[in-house]
Amino acid sequence: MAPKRIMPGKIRLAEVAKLAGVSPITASRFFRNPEALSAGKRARVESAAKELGYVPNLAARALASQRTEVIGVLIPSLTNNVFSDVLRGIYDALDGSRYSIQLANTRYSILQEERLLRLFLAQKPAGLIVTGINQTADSRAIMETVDCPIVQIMETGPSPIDMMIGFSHFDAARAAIGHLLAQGYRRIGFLGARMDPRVQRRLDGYRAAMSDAALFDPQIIVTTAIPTSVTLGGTLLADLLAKAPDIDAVFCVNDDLALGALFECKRRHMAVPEQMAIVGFNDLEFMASSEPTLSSVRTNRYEMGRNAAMMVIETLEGRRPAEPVVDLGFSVMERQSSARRS
Amino acid sequence: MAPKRIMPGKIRLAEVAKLAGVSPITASRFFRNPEALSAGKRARVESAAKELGYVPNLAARALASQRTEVIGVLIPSLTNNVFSDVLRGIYDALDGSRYSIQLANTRYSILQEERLLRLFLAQKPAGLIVTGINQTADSRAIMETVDCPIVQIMETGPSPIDMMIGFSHFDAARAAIGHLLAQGYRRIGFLGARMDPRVQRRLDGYRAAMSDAALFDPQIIVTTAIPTSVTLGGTLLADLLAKAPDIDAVFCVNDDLALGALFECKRRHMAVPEQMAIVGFNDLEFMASSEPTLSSVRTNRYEMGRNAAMMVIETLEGRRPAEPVVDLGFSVMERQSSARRS
DNA sequence: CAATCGCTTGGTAGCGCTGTCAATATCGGT
DNA sequence: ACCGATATTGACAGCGCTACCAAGCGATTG
Repeated sequence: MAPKRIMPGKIRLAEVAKLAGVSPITASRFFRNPEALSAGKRARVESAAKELGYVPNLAARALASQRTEVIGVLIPSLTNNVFSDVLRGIYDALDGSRYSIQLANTRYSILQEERLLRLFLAQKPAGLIVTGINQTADSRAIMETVDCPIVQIMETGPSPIDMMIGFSHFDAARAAIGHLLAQGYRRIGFLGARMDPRVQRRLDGYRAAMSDAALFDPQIIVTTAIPTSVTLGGTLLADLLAKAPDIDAVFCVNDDLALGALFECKRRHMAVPEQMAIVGFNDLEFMASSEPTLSSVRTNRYEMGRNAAMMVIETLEGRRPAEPVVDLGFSVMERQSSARRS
Repeated sequence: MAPKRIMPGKIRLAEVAKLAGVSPITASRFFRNPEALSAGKRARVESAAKELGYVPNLAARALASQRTEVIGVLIPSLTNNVFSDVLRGIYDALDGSRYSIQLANTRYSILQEERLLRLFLAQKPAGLIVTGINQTADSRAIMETVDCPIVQIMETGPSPIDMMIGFSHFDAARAAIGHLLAQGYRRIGFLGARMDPRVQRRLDGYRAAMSDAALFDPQIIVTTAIPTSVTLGGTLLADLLAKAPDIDAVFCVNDDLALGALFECKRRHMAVPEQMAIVGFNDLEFMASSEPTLSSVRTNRYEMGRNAAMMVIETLEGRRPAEPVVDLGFSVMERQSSARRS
């Protein structure tokens, strides 16, 4: 006779069911689909559960039902402010719901992303949120066969794996350059760091806008694979000025670089925007309160995260969003740092 | 006869065991305690697992073993840069280990924290990382009875629940004020936002230092419950200057406020540090590259997260850290914004 | 040579919940 | 009053893994 591992004082679904005078399976249904119960039993199970302080065992539920209530989230960076806003949106959307989040950091590597994806899928997540549209062919193939809602976030593009929410980095960058051109700037430099796929598309947008205006000059593009920082913004601007002292504006692929560029201008006693216009990207909070205030491209990061999570939940609950691809757009925030040339 | 829910093509531990020619329980041991197997069987199970691409089912494991390999992390904010550094440290430490993270946001509410704590503990986490030393009495009582490693992070204090890693916010603030006093500043204002317990302790440190120098004046303290931001730094400094135009320095409880204060000074054409010294707190990356560079108190956030996670892991693996309370200290970074008065 | 010891290994029986279907209760329509 | 349809409820087994104990086995010992 093998031993019974007794858990004394442990409240299981069976205890709740007994107190409520129903079968365990009926009690189970109360937690997953209360509408299926008659009002009387529902109330009885509810009060029994509360009286006993019952908390479902998620491991048992996952094992029995062959699925979890975990939404996997793959993002490339935990440091970047952009992603902390997205994450906040995701967490807010899931707050109070039955779902929880499993977060993993791809560190901007699609191979790492593929590895993490396999890891996640082995545990049968309820849904998946992945960053961007550049996955390995294998990653894509895996995700296409998997039976759970998947949302690609941060950008839009053709052929979504399932759902998609973001905006066009190409259009956003082109619009930012359009603004500078409209303000009369002509020698507009480009400052880029990290150069992940979305930053590349911003560079493409810059190139398109400058070419259209017959102002494109590869000499005034400065990029690096180094992760972004405010300090780097200063360094890159210094590099650019060394190569091309005649530039009258810079487009920075993010706000950290823009802030660094602003400080570099101050160190050089270059007036912003009179001698140098600056436009950033993302519109972090500080851009509106710097001196001078800094122009930027506002992106809806919190909403992106929030909507992505909501799209997953709605799909899981059978209310699949009418539109699987959502473009949240952007807006060019025109501030002092790129005001019309005197 | 009830139906068998067959999972075709599913690789379970039993399949691995069969291919390896051992019993399932032996195969199980391979994954949890390889040393307990003879070299021959170990190799056989290993190759069988690899050949079949076996991935353990964590739900089944959790159900059978009555514990999970999840470390719960409770932090008050996802937005704050401080916590993203801590999180990065935690994730880095756990990368490659068997443990994963369950993150929850208390939104600076200890009641919310208590709720989340109960939620976590119901799922029997392997360990717990909680922020700060201010928990509800109930939270504390719960954690003291729970049988898993717990690390309190962000600050040190008396009577740890289990382990603790952080530094003294009181001492750090006092040191910052000491630096300003040493540089010859006398009317040192205080700018505080959010006013969570750790910010309160910085205020206490400020008060102690100013009182010791017989310079304490409650009129030059400006605080608000509003969450911090760069914009708010400007607003608070404006408030302070309206009340006390004669201040010659400000200590800001974080770097966002300090940056906002710097911009406000620029808007008012007040020279920093000649007319107004500024010291921040945390030493975020941009502090060293602003113009002028901004003094701050460096805190070891990444290390805090990383060590906290390592302390949990080591305890779980039976190598309990010799010292359960770790003070990571701080250092006052003296930069241009608080250089000696002319 | 028998008794003992430590190391490996295996058998058995759940862990707590839910999928599947069958059984029963309820109800409107003719 | 009868029939089929719909709403509730329950019985049973099993999801994949591991805790617990016992058994096998060679080595050691007096």
